[in-house]
Amino acid sequence: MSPEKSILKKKLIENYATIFEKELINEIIEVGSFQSLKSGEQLIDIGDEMTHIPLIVDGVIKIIREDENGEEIALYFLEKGDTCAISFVNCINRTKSMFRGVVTRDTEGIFIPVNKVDIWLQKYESWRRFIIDSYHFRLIEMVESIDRLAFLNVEKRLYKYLIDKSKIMKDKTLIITHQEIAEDNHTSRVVVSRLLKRLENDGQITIRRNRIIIEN
DNA sequence: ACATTAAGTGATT
DNA sequence: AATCACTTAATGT
Repeated sequence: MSPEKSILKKKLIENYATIFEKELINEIIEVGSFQSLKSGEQLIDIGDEMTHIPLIVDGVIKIIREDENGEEIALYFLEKGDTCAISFVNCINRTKSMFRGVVTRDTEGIFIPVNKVDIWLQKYESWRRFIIDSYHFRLIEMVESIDRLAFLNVEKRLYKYLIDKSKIMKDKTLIITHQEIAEDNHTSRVVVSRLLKRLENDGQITIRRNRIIIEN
């Protein structure tokens, strides 16, 4: 057995022996390849063709989406024990990657050629479970990201609302309750309280009972 | 001092 | 982000 294969075997057994059956482990050793990646390296870029699926043994990979302006948003992170099931769908459809993957911390991974990924789905229960779980987990993480983004937008909206209100009232001090602000902005009092707290921590406003003071 | 209402928090979905 | 279930703080009587 080549040195590369034996390290692959070692890493695989260390990390996946409990979740994959013996035959699958053997197949992975056969077709997989072990790779170390340095922090900062780019694993895959948007538009690249996917050829392999990574099983992360150690380290962190950040999955990023980019908009027209080159603004990046982190969708989720792949860590030890993770794989990228989303990229797996890309593989089956022979489509290009929608994401960019950047190594955030030195990473070790086992790379599986995409054609096997599909075959194993039917062949191994543990593999199917692994992929489905991974998919599920990724989805949850992404929903959380969406929530976070939506949250930020509401914070901006809220600040604008306060500024506008202040202009209309010609007063830096607004006599208003969180409840009323919530109603105006179609959200809940609790959310308003939390966002206002953040604005206050940023020094943009001061909160008093029944009043909000806009700072400069 | 006590009740009422506003605001803050942590956990959950 | 919304909701729940409390807790804590401010105010009125």
